[in-house]
Amino acid sequence: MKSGESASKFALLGVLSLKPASGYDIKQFVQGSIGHFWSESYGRIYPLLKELADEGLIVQQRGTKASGRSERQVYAITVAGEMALRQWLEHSPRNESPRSELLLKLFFCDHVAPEASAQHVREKKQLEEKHIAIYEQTARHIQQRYPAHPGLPYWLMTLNFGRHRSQALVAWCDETLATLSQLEKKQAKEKTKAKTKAKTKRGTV
Amino acid sequence: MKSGESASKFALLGVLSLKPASGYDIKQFVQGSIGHFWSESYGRIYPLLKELADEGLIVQQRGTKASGRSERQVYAITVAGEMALRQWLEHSPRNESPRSELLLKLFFCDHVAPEASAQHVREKKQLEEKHIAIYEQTARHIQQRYPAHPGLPYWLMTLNFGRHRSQALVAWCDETLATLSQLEKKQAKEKTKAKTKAKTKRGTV
DNA sequence: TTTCTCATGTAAGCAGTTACATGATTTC
DNA sequence: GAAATCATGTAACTGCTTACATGAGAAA
Repeated sequence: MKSGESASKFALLGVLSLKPASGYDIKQFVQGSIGHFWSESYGRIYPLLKELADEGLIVQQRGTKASGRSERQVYAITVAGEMALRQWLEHSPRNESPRSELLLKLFFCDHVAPEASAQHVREKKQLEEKHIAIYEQTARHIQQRYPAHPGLPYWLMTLNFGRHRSQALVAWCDETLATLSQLEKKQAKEKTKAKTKAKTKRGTV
Repeated sequence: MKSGESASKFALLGVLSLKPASGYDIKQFVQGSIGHFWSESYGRIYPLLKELADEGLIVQQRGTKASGRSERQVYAITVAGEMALRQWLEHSPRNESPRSELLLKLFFCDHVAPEASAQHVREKKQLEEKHIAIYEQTARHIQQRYPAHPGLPYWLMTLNFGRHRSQALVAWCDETLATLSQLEKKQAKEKTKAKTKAKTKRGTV
């Protein structure tokens, strides 16, 4: 598998490198453990699992009807799969294309009242504060549950990334809200002035 | 136009709300002015311009052969377009799906030497530092060039967003690099220990 | 004269989400 | 018996990038 290929494949490979899992399990894991910086949908997971199996990077385990429910298709990583994963891990990550709808709206927002933008920023702040709480909670949780796991320091790094980022964004939100309310005041004043002027004019005519 | 539609359309509309432009101009503007949080490709721009024109949100200006080069198709926003833009601006922005290849690699990196990950983090740090320099430079530049433009405060907000974010990420990089080098030392020690043990064993046999 | 920038567009294809179809088992 | 959860998969669609085709004028 070429390292230029979609990161999704390697994400699945990474999850399977921890322990064998089904498509369903993978989805759960991604949502629960790396959900703050990654996502996968069933629509991709199941086809990709087949491709990975065709390439010999994972194998389907047999006899895994598990809890007696509908057939669970459990996959495990192969030695070839581990090699491919390691190779990919060593390559420099592609830089993500930056697309923020919030900033786009903010950039063009002199077409609307500052209050509308302020609302967006307040929502953003709330969201980031919620994220911070989740990061801290998760960090505490995994430190308790996996105190000796070799992966723990790396998991904490990703959480710390989120914490730093969210804290910075909260600070930005505060600054931005202050600026926006100043702008609003200024605009209100100008409006009043304009009205007064108009009145005076009418009065004198 | 429904507000649920792709933000790309509104991005074009936003650019055209500043002044009439061709597809080529739009691309230049996006790269130069909002490139730190948005991107558009020709492959989207030209078809979208046609769609916007069909919807009556923009109109093609005639007689714009401009510099005598090949035909420039210059578009201008209509009143309907301005209304659609305003409506979109007031809607809460959709939250972006978080996908960071760097964090994905970091999360699974106990499969490789810490040095490989450290390299990724160092590159990230360099990139963010470069961004900070660009943000500051751009901020100074537009304050000088457009001191009275009504959009200026908002443009500065988006730059400030980038600054906060990048600074936080640089701080995270430093912390992470420190942790990684500690991990490396620890691993090296364990290796040495294992080797000494092996030697002793061999010596005694 | 060759190369660079300006300029517009199309086609192919990948990546990814969402909706849908199906059905079993568990829980209320 | 209804609803929630477990579980796998497909199809359609959207969004977006990349590569390609074309051609003019400017600069080297």
